[in-house]
Amino acid sequence: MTGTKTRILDTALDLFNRHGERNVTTNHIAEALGISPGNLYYHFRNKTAIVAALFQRYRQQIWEWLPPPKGALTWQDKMHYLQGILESMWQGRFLHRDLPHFLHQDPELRAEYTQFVQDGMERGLQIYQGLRASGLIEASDEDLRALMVNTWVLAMSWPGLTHGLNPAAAENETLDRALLRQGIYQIVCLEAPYLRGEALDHLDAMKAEFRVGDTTVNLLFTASGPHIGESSNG
Amino acid sequence: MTGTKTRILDTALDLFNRHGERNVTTNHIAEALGISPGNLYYHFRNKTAIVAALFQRYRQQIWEWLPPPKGALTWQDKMHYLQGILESMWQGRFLHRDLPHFLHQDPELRAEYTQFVQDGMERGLQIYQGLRASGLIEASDEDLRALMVNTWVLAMSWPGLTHGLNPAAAENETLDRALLRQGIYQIVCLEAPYLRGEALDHLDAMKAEFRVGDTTVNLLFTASGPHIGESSNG
DNA sequence: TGACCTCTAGAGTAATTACTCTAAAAATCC
DNA sequence: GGATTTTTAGAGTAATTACTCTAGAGGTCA
Repeated sequence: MTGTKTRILDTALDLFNRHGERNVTTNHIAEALGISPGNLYYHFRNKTAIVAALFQRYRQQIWEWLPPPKGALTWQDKMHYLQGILESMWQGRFLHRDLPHFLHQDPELRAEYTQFVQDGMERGLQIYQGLRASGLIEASDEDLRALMVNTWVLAMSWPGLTHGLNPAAAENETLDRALLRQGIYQIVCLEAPYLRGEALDHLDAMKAEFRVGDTTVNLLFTASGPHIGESSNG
Repeated sequence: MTGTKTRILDTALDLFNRHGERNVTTNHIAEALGISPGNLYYHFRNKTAIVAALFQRYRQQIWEWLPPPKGALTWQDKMHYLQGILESMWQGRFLHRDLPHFLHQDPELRAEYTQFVQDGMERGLQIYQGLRASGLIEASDEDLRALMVNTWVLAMSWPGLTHGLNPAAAENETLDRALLRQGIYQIVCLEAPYLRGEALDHLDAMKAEFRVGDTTVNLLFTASGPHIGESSNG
């Protein structure tokens, strides 16, 4: 039996991701766990502490997916990175939507978050540079930096955006995964112009793997194909 | 003297952008205006109605910046579009951060927002296609579509993200404008690989115009320059 | 058994906040 | 100028919600 503290974080993360942190009260979390509010507050001083703990967890998870590159990087390494990071960002998707509110009020947390963003982007840049050294990418330093920023922003924003438009995804595992897949696809497209050599050879396959053609899924665009959404009442 | 309804929206927008919708109560808005809460609720049924009205306003503003392309498009047209849209998105920056919460609760508003995103992206795609027809851009249909999605996501997310990391921007006009400028820069870099002809000739100038070199500004990266952060453990 | 510590229950509270209600002022109309 | 409608004030309320407090259960070690 895992510790109560861990279980609180687990269910809090789940509820936050599904309904948004703002709609989830500490009493909800306790109730979902079958524990008392008092017990919850025994483990966490306040709601912010829960969010902060979830952020720490999230950061560590991302960090494990961004080891400093050692030796020559392959295209497979890159895809490995990409999937791992997106997966982690997906799991912590509520954070990028609701964390700003806490950053606003908690300078310490904000400092940590800023550091996290800077470190992550620095580490990501190293990976891109490694790929360039391996001849898989061709870009100037400035272009690489801009690419890194765009990749980061896209990766961070994608989950929150798509879930805002598609709340049904919270209850629909298939839709949820489709959204994640399209996020990866978008990042692949972002990098595409800079790819060279072996990476370029794999590009079409990568696109095909992550392209979402499912017309039942209404993502950002109206479903591809001739049918543009009929009226759909909610 | 402008109507009370309009003034409510104006100050609400200002306060929302500065402090985040969540931290701004209806009483705050009334107080900032020097009117009574009762008066505010005479004009707007509830807080959601205010947000919804701000969204309508925002949508119209964006829409005015995205006229359907007629005839051949020039690179100047494109930059005109870009600046106008980013400016509008900047003015409604709180929306992209706080709207999801209301979308979650108000299916009608969500339908409108979804429609807005789809229409906007469709219209944007037409513009890109116009640029392609003018020989300023070279890309496949699929690439163009992916580019459009990435542009949209970036444009929508940029204000919220950078303000989350840099809350000081709310009180600092200079910093605020610098963040907006860098947002435009990032989008220019996003499009850069697809540019051709005259657009390509202007690329360097565009980058130079919007590049933010101010080292006093701490945006996403650590300040540009040779000093890259030492090792920092998490 | 008893002392001690960790963990839990659950009723309760203080503060916030979106929103209401009544009455009166201001504008408009005839 | 009186009647009617629109707009405003401002005190007040109901509901939410983060968080507290006390008491006690359960485990461990002597």
